[in-house]
This record gives sequence, structure tokens and C-alpha cells, in this order.
Amino acid sequence: MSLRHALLGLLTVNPGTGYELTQRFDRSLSNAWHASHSQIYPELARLDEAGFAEVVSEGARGSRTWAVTDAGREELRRWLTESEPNRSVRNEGAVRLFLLTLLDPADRRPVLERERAHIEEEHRQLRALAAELDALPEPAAFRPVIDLALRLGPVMAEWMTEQLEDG
Amino acid sequence: MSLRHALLGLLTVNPGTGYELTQRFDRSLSNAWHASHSQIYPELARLDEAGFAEVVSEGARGSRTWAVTDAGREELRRWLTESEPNRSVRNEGAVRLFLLTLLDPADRRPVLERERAHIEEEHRQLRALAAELDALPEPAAFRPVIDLALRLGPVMAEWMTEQLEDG
DNA sequence: GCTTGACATGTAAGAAATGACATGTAACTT
DNA sequence: AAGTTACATGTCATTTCTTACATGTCAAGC
Repeated sequence: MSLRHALLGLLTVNPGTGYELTQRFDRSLSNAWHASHSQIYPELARLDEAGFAEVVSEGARGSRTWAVTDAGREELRRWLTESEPNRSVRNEGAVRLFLLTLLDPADRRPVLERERAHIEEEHRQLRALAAELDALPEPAAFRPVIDLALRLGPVMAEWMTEQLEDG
Repeated sequence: MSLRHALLGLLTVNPGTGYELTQRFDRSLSNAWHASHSQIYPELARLDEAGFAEVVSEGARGSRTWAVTDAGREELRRWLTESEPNRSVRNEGAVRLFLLTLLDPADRRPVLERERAHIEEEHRQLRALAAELDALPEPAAFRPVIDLALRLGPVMAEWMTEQLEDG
């Protein structure tokens, strides 16, 4: 159950409300997983039931701040170190890249250009995020993952450029 | 609906039975999408209903060979060129990589090593597939996508090596 | 002749995910 | 004072996916 552990992970980085976690999911995990609030709220309730997370404070507008428990931290550790990863991937963009080779070049070209523009835009946003993180007093634990993403982007963009030249 | 179009795409490459398509899904699209036969058989029936695919021959053991229709090819083209890609990605491995930064180095190390080994094994298999494809009389349309994957692998492996050195 | 494994197709229950519906509060702007 | 936007939490119907159940054929090896 990746949603459960992703949530446990985000809560380990920092406690937060369901609303906030929904946003953090999109900002930091968007290249790995997606979950909307309609999944997150019920899952927080289940984490509570399992003893892996708990409400630590209630604030304005009925907001409830959740934090991971010791049991939750241990469950996350167990999951990361002991369970076999589920390797199955879902990436529509990659499906499209694969199927694109079936189109004739005239149809393929604009799609490839759009994809390259998208990759480049993502790269710009990642660079901005990296700069933001580097300006913080303490370094973010997940900073190296941003570096990985920053390296993968140009490789994809370059491949697309070559495809556009060859096509 | 990615399953539908992935299937349409595989049928465009080559007609095939549901059984065969299940295998091809795993072999050629495993880094992009996964579907098991229990999803594929019903979807083929739906593609038939929609006029996008049809049974072109029946063989031994009740096997039925499906092929894409002209309408199906057009639907695939329309989907690739006109519809907005769904950018949401599901990749448990990437989630794990992200969350790994939360563990202490002693726990992190063996997981990183396992991941690197996995990446390298995938790379070996991709190289073998590439060699296989290059030995064929006509070049495979999707050959360039293999090249992209072959470039991404080493970047990930190197990042992991660095993480192991730094940790 | 028998067994095993690959080929081959289906269904069905349950879990997970999506997208829409529904409601209300607090802060800021005009 | 009214309007807008961001904050905040939930539910529910539908769709999609997974896992298990269920059945049968054909080829190869023993």
C-alpha cells in the first residue's frame, strides 16, 4: 500500500493537516505518486486506527494536524527495508512516448515538441525548488532526490531533440 | 483511458491474442504501464463493441487473434495528437527512493544497494532486448524508446553509487 | 499413458483511485 | 458590506485494478 507509506513518510518529514498533506503530495511526490484529498482523509483515519498516526492539535476552520507515531515510524522503516517493492509503474506519458513511434513523422513532431516543452518546464520548476531548498537554514533530507530528477530531465529532453532531428 | 490506447497501440504494432497481448504488455510496456489478463480480455471486448478492434482469426485452444480496425488506428492517432496527457505517475520505486532519505544511513545502505542492483539488471535486460531487435531484418518502430531507457539507467545507477559513497 | 508446463480465456469479489458533490471558515480586497 | 480566494474536511458513485477462482487445450518429456 504505497499511499499509506507515502503519507507516513510525509508526516515523518513534518506533521500537517490533510489539506496540507494533499498539497505536499503534489509538490514533492508528484513525479512518484498522486493522491487527492478524497483518498487522503480516509487514509489518515485508517492510520489513526492502526496506531501509525495521531491528531496532535486542532486549529482554525476545523483543521486537525496529524503526526506520525513511533509505531508509524517503525512501520515506515519496516516497509522500506523489509518489503519487496512493487515494480509495476503507471506512466501515461511513457506510454505515449512508446506509441508515438507508430505515428507518421508529421503527426509525431508536434507531440514530441509539446513533450519536450513539458520536460523543460518541469526542469525549470525543479531548479527553482532546488534553489528554494538550498536557501533554507537546514538542508532538506530529500534534497538528493531533486538532483536525480534534475539529471534525468536533460537526458529526456536531449533524446526528444534527437528524435525531432531524425524524424 | 490508457489501457485502451496501450492495447490499441500494441495491436497496431501487431495483431495478437489476449494471452499474447498480456505478455507483450509486460515485455515492452512494463516500464510504462501494467495490465493483467483479467483487465485485457474485457477491454478487448469493449474495443470490439466500440469498433476499434476485431477478431481476425481463431486458432488452436480457442484462441482468438485480434487486430486494430481503421477506426481504432484513427482513435489512437486522435488520442496521441489531440488529447491532453494525464501527467499523474504511479511509481512505488520512486516513492521509496524519496522516503529512503528519512532513514538513517545504516538502514538506507542495503536498500540503495538492492535498488542499484535492480536498475543494473534491468539495464542488462534492455541491452539484450536492443541486441535482439537490432538483429531483426526490419528495424522495430519503438527501437528509439529503448535507447532512451538505456540512457536513463546509468544516470540512476550513478546517482545511487554517489548516495552510497556520501551516506 | 501420464504428468507437467505453456497456451488460452474467462469471471467475480474486493481494494484503490477518480471526479463530483457538499459544506463551512477565515483572510483579504474592493 | 459584499465578494473572492484560499483553507479545510468530508462523502459517494463510478471506474479501474488486483487477486483469486475456474476451466480447458496442446505439446513435450518421461
